[in-house]
Amino acid sequence: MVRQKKKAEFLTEVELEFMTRLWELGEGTVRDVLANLAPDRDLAYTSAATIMRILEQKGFVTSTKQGKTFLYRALLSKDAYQTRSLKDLSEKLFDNTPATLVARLVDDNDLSKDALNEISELLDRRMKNDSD
Amino acid sequence: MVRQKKKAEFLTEVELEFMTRLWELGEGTVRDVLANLAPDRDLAYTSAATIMRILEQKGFVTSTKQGKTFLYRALLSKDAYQTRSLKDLSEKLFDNTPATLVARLVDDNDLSKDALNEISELLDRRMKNDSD
DNA sequence: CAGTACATACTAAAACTTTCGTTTTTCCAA
DNA sequence: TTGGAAAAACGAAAGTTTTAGTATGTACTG
Repeated sequence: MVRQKKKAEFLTEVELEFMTRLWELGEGTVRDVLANLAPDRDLAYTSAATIMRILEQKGFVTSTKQGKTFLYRALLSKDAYQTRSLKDLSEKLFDNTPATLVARLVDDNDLSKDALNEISELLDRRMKNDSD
Repeated sequence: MVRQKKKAEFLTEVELEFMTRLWELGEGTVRDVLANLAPDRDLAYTSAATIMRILEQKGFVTSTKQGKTFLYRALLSKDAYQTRSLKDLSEKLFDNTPATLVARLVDDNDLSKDALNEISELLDRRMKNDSD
């Protein structure tokens, strides 16, 4: 029986870095993921392998043996993790009021007009669907 | 000369918990902050004092001696930290596309119609101002 | 003036994160 | 079949976070 180390909810900094690559790749070996890190990211192979092992222990990814190497696949989707992270941020820092969150996003971040339009249209679509 | 321990960008879990209380209070002593934590949060006074000291070392708060105790005040505003956190999340998890972030927020989180309206109106106002 | 109550300073320990070296396993080719 | 290369497993080391105990200082009270 493989022991699940913890019930970690969130990815650490480095774990997110690795998961991001895996989400891009769909699936990949340690070497695949390592190769797709930022060019100036100089990490030993064993370090990368350790991170992947931890990700698996924590239940974020799964692996299947492919010849002599393991092929990793994300168990947690990027969408789901985005949702989870947003919910957490909203709770912890925005008193659970998403409007404030959007306000802060729109106010400060020098968003392009296009981005604003995109968001606006998205909201319109959503509100229309809700009333169906 | 007070040594600034690091240039920490972000608050740890516990630090955020404490900063949230301080933002609510405006200012307060260690005991004030401790008293305003969640009721089931049973933390020793010395632990709370340590957290406050660390927050000051990291430059998130400042203190002034008030009689025999220190009165703490936030140096980093909640608004500013909200902005900072959102920008970070947007970069790290949403490929710097805020529209995706809002989409995820609106899609999953079972937002009330009121919340959606509020966000929508906020956007309209913002877009109108931008074109002035 | 001594003692108590409360505040801060110092220290440390346990848990977790990040990195990587060493050892063990595995597969393929000569 | 066996030797070597590549991968996985193990775990150590260094740094951070979280928690709290102990030591020390200080002001008020009797």
